[in-house]
Amino acid sequence: MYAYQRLIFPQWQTETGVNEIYSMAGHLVRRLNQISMAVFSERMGELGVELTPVQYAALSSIRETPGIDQATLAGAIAYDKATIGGVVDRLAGKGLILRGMSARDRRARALTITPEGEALFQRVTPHIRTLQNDILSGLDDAEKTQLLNLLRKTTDAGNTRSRAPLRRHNEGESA
Amino acid sequence: MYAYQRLIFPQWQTETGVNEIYSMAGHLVRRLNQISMAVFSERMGELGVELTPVQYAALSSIRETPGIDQATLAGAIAYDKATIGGVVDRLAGKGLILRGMSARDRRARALTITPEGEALFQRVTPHIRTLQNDILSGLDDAEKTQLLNLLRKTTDAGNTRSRAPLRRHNEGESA
DNA sequence: GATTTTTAGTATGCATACATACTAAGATCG
DNA sequence: CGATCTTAGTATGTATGCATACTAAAAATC
Repeated sequence: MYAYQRLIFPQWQTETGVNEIYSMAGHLVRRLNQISMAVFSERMGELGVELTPVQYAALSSIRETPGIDQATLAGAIAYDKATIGGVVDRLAGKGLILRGMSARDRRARALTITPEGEALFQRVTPHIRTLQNDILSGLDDAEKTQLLNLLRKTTDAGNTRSRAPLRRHNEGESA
Repeated sequence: MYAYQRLIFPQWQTETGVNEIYSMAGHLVRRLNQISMAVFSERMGELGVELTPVQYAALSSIRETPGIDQATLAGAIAYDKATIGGVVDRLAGKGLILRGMSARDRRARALTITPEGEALFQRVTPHIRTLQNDILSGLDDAEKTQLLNLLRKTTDAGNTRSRAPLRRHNEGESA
């Protein structure tokens, strides 16, 4: 049945489906991201926590670098600064972070984590860690490692291609 | 300072950065999806075409299955039906598809591609194909194949975990 | 065949995600 | 030091992406 189609339109037949898009990198990456978001959201729901992936990433970065400004934060977790504005808004609205004023730059906001934010971070982080494994279901440990290595390699190489490249500001700064 | 952290929390130090999130599956997948979207958008921009990844996927699916309804379309490309409503709106607004009435079901819309849609599809498809390769930069051909196989395997396994699972309705239907 | 359940599509609301444009302020340069 | 350039943050607009709720119609059940 598929063999017949393969004779006529080879591009329509892949291992995973009929339409060519099913075998495209873009489609597969989007699907895995979709699964990743669903697993994250589901696990947070089970914990009774309202926290999105970006919000966790931002919280983690603010916690790591107290007083960080929004632009640096955006670069640190590879998001658009316009997007980060809203994320920071919601984190502050939940009382997880504070938006202070920067001493050096009157334009900039100095972000710090609150005790509530720290407590939530401590509480959810173990679950975030174990959840990473569930994202890559159907693979054995060796395959997971392999996939993670390939993802790291290609995201590193393609970093500047994205509209919001990752900027590791503290690289080489600290002693 | 970070060297000190490395001694205590080795998981904080990865090849790509200091923060633990940089090595997490969720983060890496999101980054690659971000790169994928940027490459797609940039290529379409060069062609002077206003078309998003979802819109292309929908167009491709409607073209493949003329008369498809929105719910089946949503399942066929793994999107939420609410999202697809808007996507179909915009495709129809651009004159790329038609939203007819279903003969069998008065609730359902029968979607068909227009000559303009077909022409656009024919024009962009070769570029969409070559663009897939650019998404996975920094990898050699063997690594790209390996990554695609792992992505296929894990998205297959995790399919039902996502909120909008892929449903291949025409599996076994065609001759 | 009437009731119940499911389903197709839409509406609404929230949260990314990013382009563009704008203001205010810091940085640079002549 | 004044003009220019750049940058931090915000505002606005578009497009996902999905939850929830709703209407209308089809399907299933009794």
